[in-house]
Amino acid sequence: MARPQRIPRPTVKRLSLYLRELEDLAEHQHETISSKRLGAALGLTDAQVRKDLAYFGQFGHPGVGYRVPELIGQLRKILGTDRNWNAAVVGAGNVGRAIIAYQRFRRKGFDVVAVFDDDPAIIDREIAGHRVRSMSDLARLVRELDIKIGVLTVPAAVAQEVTDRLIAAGVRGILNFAPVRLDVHDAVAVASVDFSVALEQLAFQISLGVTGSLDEKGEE
Amino acid sequence: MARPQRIPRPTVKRLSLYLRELEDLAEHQHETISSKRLGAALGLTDAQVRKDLAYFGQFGHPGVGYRVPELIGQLRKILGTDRNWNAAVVGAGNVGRAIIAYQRFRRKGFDVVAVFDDDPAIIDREIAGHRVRSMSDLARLVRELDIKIGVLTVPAAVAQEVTDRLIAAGVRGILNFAPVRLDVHDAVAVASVDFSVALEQLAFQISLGVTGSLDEKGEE
DNA sequence: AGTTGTGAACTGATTCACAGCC
DNA sequence: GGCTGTGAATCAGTTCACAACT
Repeated sequence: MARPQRIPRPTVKRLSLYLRELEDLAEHQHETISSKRLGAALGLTDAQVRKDLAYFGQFGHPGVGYRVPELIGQLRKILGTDRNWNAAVVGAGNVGRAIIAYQRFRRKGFDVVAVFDDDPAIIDREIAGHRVRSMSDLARLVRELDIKIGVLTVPAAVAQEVTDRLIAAGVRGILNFAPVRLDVHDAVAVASVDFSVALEQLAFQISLGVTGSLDEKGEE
Repeated sequence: MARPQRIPRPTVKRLSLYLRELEDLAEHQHETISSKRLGAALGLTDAQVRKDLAYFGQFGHPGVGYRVPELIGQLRKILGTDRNWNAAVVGAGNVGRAIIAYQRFRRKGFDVVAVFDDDPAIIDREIAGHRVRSMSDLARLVRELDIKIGVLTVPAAVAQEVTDRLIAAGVRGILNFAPVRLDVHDAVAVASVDFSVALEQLAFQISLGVTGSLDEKGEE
């Protein structure tokens, strides 16, 4: 089970895109797919696809391509979405509500099991089937409910403070929607989504005259 | 005003992060900042910061650093957020509502001037001060209201079709929240935000044992 | 002293091209 | 015929290191 090699960061991002495309193919009963066609669907070369996948093992079948259901299984295992994670949403504003209602999260194995906010006006109210909890219950509930992921949908000004509390309570990863860089010690993982950054990328491309899209080829 | 050089894609992403940090510094009345301190705040080297900025001109002052308000102005100009863009939100579901209410968009110069949906149950209803319009009015309103940006918050299955309609109506850029790759001819810019991809990046880091964050150093 | 801007060196990522397999 | 996996070659991005400036 040794995996001695360093994985390029852009590769990890593309794995998600491969999986998304493969799940689509599976729905349309495609049994196999070649690196060439998979790459074309995502704007990548065939060599790129093969190299990315080869970091993790030999999943392909010469002369045939990759078997879709098999590769889906492998990618889920690699990405860690073959198991379930309990998650807490902190911040029941507009973005928080959207996340709670986002069906795709559950399908990826993320179960929102608690929602927190510090606004007395909404504590104990129900949002999309979840009773909003007080921040003072955070540490206790993270432990009791075995919450491993914190989804941060709070204002930027309090994001770091809430992060520290989540980590102290035992969370292993933070999905950050606040427009700030979070300082965490490196036993905790962070992934950030910043709408404004995306918007500025778009504005830049448009102002530029637009030649290629900065879309999801390496980024998103 | 010639700008002959090719800009690395990671550089453009970092410009947004510089701007975010600088706006924060400006609020705390910092007059100047060195590449070293700016880099440290974002987990980057000083050389990286200087090289990124130097692609666009000579904004620094040897012995002093960068003057914060001056650099903010330059970055806004470079990113194209020094002017205003009219935007339409297509899809008035949870994500669409969150976007409509997101104050930061307006501050970046993006004005949501129309909201569209195809659900008769919500057409003509008000959402956060916007009357929801029928999809059949899309082409006409894009022209009449001079809408340049389409924000796609529709289900994946119809994302490409809606994109085609937006482009046909004259939109110059698409901010895509649907988990699909959009095919567009290259006079139109696309930037994508995919929550599931972010979630999978997080899961991967956690499963890995976690050594460094894949955060926003080059990724977001 | 402190700091920028930039060519040169280096590191990392992508593409090429082909042996080996179906 | 088609296709994968992978070393070698190329391309892109980052860091180094230092002259020039305040």
